[in-house]
Formats: sequence, C-alpha cells, structure tokens
Amino acid sequence: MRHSLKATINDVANLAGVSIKTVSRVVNNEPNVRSDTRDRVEKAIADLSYRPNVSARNLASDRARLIVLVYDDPAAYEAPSSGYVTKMQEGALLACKDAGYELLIQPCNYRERGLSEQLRRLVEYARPSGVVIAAPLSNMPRIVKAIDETGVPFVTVSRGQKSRRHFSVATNDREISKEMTLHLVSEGHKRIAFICGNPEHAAVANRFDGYKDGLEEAGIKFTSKYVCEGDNSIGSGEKAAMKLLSLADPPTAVFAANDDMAAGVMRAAAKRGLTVPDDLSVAGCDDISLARQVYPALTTIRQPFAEMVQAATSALIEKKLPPGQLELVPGSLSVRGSTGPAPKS
Amino acid sequence: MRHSLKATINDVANLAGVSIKTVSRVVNNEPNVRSDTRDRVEKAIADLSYRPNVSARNLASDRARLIVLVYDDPAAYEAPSSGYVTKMQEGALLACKDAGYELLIQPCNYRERGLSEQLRRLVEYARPSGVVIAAPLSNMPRIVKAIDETGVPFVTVSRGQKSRRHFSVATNDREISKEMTLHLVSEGHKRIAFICGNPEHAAVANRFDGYKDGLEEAGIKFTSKYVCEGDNSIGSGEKAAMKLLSLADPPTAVFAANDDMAAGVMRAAAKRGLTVPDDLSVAGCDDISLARQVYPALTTIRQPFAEMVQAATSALIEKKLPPGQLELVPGSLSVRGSTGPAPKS
DNA sequence: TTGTACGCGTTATCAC
DNA sequence: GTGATAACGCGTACAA
Repeated sequence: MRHSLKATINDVANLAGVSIKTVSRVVNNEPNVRSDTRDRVEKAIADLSYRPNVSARNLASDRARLIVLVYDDPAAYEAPSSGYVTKMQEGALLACKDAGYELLIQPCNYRERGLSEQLRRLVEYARPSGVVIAAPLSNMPRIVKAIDETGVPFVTVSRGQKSRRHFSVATNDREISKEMTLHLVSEGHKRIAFICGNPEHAAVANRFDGYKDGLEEAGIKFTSKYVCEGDNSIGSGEKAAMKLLSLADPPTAVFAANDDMAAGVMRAAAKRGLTVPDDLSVAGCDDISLARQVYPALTTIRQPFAEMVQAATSALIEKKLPPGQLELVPGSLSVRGSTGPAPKS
Repeated sequence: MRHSLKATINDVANLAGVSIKTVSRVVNNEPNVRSDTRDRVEKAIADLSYRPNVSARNLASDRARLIVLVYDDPAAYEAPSSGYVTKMQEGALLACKDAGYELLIQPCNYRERGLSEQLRRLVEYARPSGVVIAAPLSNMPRIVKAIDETGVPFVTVSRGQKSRRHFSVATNDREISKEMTLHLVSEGHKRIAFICGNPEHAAVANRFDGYKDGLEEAGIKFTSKYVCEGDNSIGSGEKAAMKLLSLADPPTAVFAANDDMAAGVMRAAAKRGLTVPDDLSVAGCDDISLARQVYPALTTIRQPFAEMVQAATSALIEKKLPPGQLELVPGSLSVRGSTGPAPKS
C-alpha cells in the first residue's frame, strides 16, 4: 500500500487520536507519555511511514541537525587524494547517521586566498550544529579563528596539537610508537634505531618519545648513536640508514618517523646487499600508499583518520566539548613484510 | 562591527523601509523592483550581513535545495578508493555551489543487503530536489528502481548505458577512442592494433567502434588481424600482445581497451626486448593509478568523472531532464611517455 | 511597483 | 500525562 509521500505530524496525531505535541514527544523520545499512548502513536507513524520534516524541525528548533566537515583536499588542486579524505568522510558519516544528523562536506585548497572568509560564510549560511576542522587546516590559525568567530561549536582534528581554547581530537602518536617499538622487541630485536623527521611537526617529538618509552619498558638502554635525524624525505632516510649500517654494532631494526624515510632505509639496505626483513627489519609511520607499493610491503602505523573524525563529530553532536581538552585516538600497527625476527647472529 | 548572528528578512525590511516581500524579491532576483529600491534593500542586506535561513526557505517552498550523490565507495569495504570518489564530489559540489544548493553524499557498499531500502529511506527523509546515481550503482536495476519509486527526480551516471525511462549522463567513449586512434596516426603509426576488453560491458563495443572510426577517418584500412580479445586483465593483455608481436607485420602501436591490459602489453614488449615507446607505442583507457606507476607512464583516456557528475547535478537543479535522453561528456587524452613517433623502419 | 496575510511542519510554552 | 496555541523565517496568492 502506497501512502501520500508527505505524512505530517498532524496526520499521525489524527490517526492516533492524540495531539501533535504527543506525537512530537514520541518522536523525540521525551518522557511523560503513557506507554500505551506511545504504542498507538508509533503504530500510526509506521502505518503512515511518517518522517519528520527536517526543514521544519530545524526552523522550529533553530539548530540545523547538520555537521560540516572541513578539510584540505589535494584532489582539488593536485594529485589524487591518498584515501584519507574518504576515510574521514566515513567516520563523520557514521557518527552523523547514528544521531540522525546530516553531513555537509567542504573540501578546500589551503593555499587559496580568501578561504577563511569563504568558510565563515559557509558556516553562517548553513548554521550547522558543529564544524569539524581536519588537519592541516586545523593547524592554521586564520582558519580556526574564522570559524571560531561564527560562534558555532567546532573541533579540530590533527596530530598531537593541543589548544587551550577549544576541544580537539588527535592521534596518540606516542603511545602507538611505543607499541611499534615493543613489537620489534618482541621479534627479538635489541639494537633498534630511530630516524627522526622534520622537527617542525609536533608529532615528531611524540614519536621519538614513544620510541624511548618502548625501549625503557623493554629494559633496553637508549643510545643516541642509534638515533638519526632526517627531513621526512626518502633521501634523508637513505642517508641516515647508511650511517647507521656503518656502525660497529649496526641495528637489526630501523624505525623511521614516516614512511618515506622508511622507504629510504630499504633502499639503503638493498645497496648494502642486506635482505629485508631477514637481515634488517624496517618500520615506518603513516601508512601512505607507498607503504604497500614497496617490496616487501612496509610495516607501519596506520593513522586513525576515520576514528578521529568520528570522535570529533560525536563530540559535537553530544555537545561534549570541554575547552582545552584533547581526546586521543590510538592508531594501530599494520604489520607487513618489512619486519620479522631479528637475525640469529 | 558585529551584528546579531541572526538578521531575518524582517530586520532587512525594516532597515530598508520596505516590506518583506520586496526583500524576498531582491534576494531571489525577481523582477518588478525599482532599481533604487533594490539598491536600498541590498545595502540593508549587506549592513546586516543577512543570509536567508535555509530551513525556512525549504519549508516554505517545499523543495529542499539539496542534491543527494549516491555512489559505491570501495574505501568503505576494501582498498583505498582510486580518487574517483573525490572527483565526483568535486563535480557535484561545483554545480551545487553555483546554484546555492547543498550536497548530501551517500557512499554505499553495492554488496550490502538492504541497500535499496536504505537508499529509499534516505531519499524520503531528506526530500532532496534530486538524486545523482553514479556507476556501478546506476547499472543495478534494484537500486534505480528504489529511487525511482520515491518520485524524486534522478539522473544516472555511467558509461555509455542508455535508458528509455530516465535522463542519464555518460562519457563519450566512442568519440574519444577515435581521438586516441587519430593521435597515434598523427605520430606516424599506420599499423595500429586494438585489444578488446570484456564484452559484457557496453563501453567495450563503443571503444572498438571508436577505434574503427579513427582508422577510417585516417584512411587506414581496418584489418581484423590487428584485433585481439582480452578479458580486462593484465595477463590477457600480455597474451594478446605476444600474439600481435609475432605477426609478420607487427603493429607499431597497440591501443588497449583498458589500462590493465595496456600494462600487459608493456610487459610483453619488455619480454620481447622492445623499448616503449621507441619500438612500440602503447595506449590504455581509464587512467587508473597504475597508469602513472608503470614506466614509461601510460598514455591513456581520462574518464571525466567530475564533469559527468557536474552535468548530472546541474541537470537536476535546472530541471532539464528529458526522459530517455543521454548526455555525453567527452573524456580527454592523457598523453604520457608510452606513446611516441612510429619507428622509422 | 509594492504590501498584507496566511501557510509550510515542527518545537516549545504554558495551561489543563 | 496531555493538548491548544504561539512562534520559527520565508514564499506566495492576492490586494492595493
């Protein structure tokens, strides 16, 4: 049986023999409704396939059940996006769907002039109940400021950055780097090297700390000779690895602060005639597509984009946004072919 | 100067000394407003930073200025999506922004049970002014039927499929395949082979036709000995190429109906000791990421995802949806290293 | 050319 | 527990 496509709250009220207010109560799970009344209303809702009109709802309650997700999208101005965009969308959509919210996506080009103003207008126009600002936009003061000035609640998602002024979500870089180190230890490695990345990023320090945490927990003494500095590039990883492999006691495992440098380490190993992972284990960080393309595939740390954005979105919907608080979402280890048991030697 | 965040149409009317109807006319670019009145109203709008309330608008006009984009998203259940998802979003957003519409994205897993019902509910709930159904969902009758039954206007986006019942957008496979053939001819090739793909796809026939069109226009006689059949896999491309290269008059260029098979051709060339493109030019179709990863990078046909979805979205917004009509959006050649001048021999 | 008055489908404030 | 009724901000016949 087909019904008119637009049953309204009035139709439901009539059919159930109650007032619209009661229907509203049932729909919104409010208290103060006798259970038999509730049943009657629910039956009427089902019979009429009633769905509340979103616009009317938003208008009356002055809060659009809507979350805006703002992110930088390389696809808009460059190479294909590496998949993190869809991951973030996935997380946001999941949180929205659970709560009956809609999601408005806003891909941006962080280099575009007037972006702040554009975002401000979008937010004032859409009047969402919240805005999720993803990295790297979340690290740009002018962007955050523009959205802050609209008065709409927002959450930033980034890597280990902490703000005193607003609630933010980040990944637990330190924690998971420690886990990676412990994973290498569990494979029998004792001489584990670490290659730092560009020190401008806060995440770098976190990862280095995690590495040290892991060593400590495993009872392995930290030695600075097993630490090199890179600049996040493949070349710098290769250079660092060459140095490490020239040591009298070369490491049996190298943990690099990002995947590019880890790829560089593998290149260095090949030049030295070392087999990965038999002679040398290599671990990276970020799980970029390169990690699957090298051979053997790189053991690395997966960034929890979907989970972070989901957490941010849920926080907005549930209005749990303690200013200055940082919610940490743990990443996870992606153990692939580039790591294995330490050589017997 | 900060204003109350919610100037309404009444505030504007008061400030400008006119009625709300006049403001409405100005906002919606309707005629019958004296230009000085219009100026006064526009100044008031600017002064108050007035933005029409979307919800009120939708409610009053009973049309949500909203487009739903429905697509299959491999990222939701598998490997990272190949970038076509963000391309489609880009196209849809562009069309929406121009018209002041919002976009609701709906990634799906085409294998999920109850997907049709889920989509039906979404559409009935959101009441958008239109739905864009992207391939491969657009080729699934149960999906299209579910959306059709909601009564909401929709457009399917796919490859060369034509429906008699609704408006659809597709890429002009035949046309662009002809162009690719002509491009090879312009490089001096006269013996150009073609490898067909899986004949189940309509696009395959279109591409083959385009190949023949190109030969004809160039005045080259079509010979079936230069045509092989593959199954879209790398292996089948390799096998076909081996056969072609064994001919007495082997082709100097091979055009494969997809990138995977083209990659297979390159593999065959390598086995034969042939250099690409010096000894053999290779062209593919689809511009998947593999096309950039092989060496030399593959000359191929870029699918106009963004443009197709943009066209579909615009059609919905402008309500230009002649049933049974097919709008063809041309792809474009991506000429890279795998093709070059024909060998002198 | 401009304005009045009502309706869109909810939520929310009170009474009952 | 329940129900009239007034907002919410805008579009739009219909008047003027």
